[in-house]
Amino acid sequence: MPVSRHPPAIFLMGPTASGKTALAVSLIERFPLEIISVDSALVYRGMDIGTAKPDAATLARAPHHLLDIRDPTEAYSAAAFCTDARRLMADIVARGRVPLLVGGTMLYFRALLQGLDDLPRADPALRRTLENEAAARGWPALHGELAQVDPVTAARLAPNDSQRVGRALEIFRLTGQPMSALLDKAQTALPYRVLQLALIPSDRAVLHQCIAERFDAMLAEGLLDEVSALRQTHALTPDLPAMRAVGYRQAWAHLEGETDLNSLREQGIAATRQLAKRQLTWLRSWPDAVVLDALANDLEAQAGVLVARHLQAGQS
RNA sequence: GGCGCGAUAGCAAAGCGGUUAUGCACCGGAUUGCAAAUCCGUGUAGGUCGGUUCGACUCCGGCUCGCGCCU
Repeated sequence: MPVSRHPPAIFLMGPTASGKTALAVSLIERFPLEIISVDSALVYRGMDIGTAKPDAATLARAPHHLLDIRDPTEAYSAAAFCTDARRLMADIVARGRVPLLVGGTMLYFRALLQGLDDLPRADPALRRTLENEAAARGWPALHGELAQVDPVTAARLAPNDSQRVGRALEIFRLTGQPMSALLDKAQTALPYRVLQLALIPSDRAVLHQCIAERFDAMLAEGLLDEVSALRQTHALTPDLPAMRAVGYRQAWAHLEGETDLNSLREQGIAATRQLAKRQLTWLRSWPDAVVLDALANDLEAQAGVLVARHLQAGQS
């Protein structure tokens, strides 16, 4: 066995509504762990119902880092997450504990694990400029422009992939260099021995059922009230990352009178299913994932064995 | 009982006598500072029975079902 000097850490990854929080709570009560949330929506203050944020009682038992750290008018990012998470992980280790990273934002997990290249940060003003250009000329035209300055990146991007075409152009205009020339320069892999658990329901139909039930529960708990309250207290627009989150986008459309209640429900559930499918796509090809069936009766015991073994491995 | 209209993929909805409708959903995939985002890909379906035709989802008729009107 190759002995690693790195401290241990645990990832608990899984699609939405698969039971990650419950499993994390059970683990934290048996091992010296501290939870870091890996979720691009849970970072927002005031967005509780629609994000299925753990409630106060749960948080009292199992505190989560990286909850409620942004205003819904602000943007968060994979890079900001990496910075925050690495700092928190070091703090946790310094306290003699082990970081347990729990969530479903797979890009954040990957960025944390592999590191990000040294690229310029997002530039809101430039993004607005690019948006305006795209509104006038269409994204394929900007993709054509990208092909002139960065043919390598343009070749791997679809002409309509607004976000990536925009980002690649942003990088070029900021640095004068093509994004493709800046990759694989300075990635630093995470200096931890990581047990990577993937919590995946063995039956998609059951997951879909859980998603539908949970969305209905969110509506019953007042998702619409939550969103309209946020709209009153914040200068929100529908293109903000927070308001594009699953459930919030559909609630927004309904509050604008664009959809009836039944459409809101159907669209919200469908959007959640699609989110879960994308998360599963990440997980299916995740290199070192240890897959746990979210529907297994002895799930907590299985996870406990793996965690115990992983923590012990570093001792000797 | 009579007349009219309709019956198309999981749902919605078109054109067309012989070449992919399309939208949504589902499913698969991509994924480097917005990622719960953004994007890409996959559909021979035409109520049923018979007829016309080289060829019918498309034309004709019977039947069934639905909707409306009439008695």
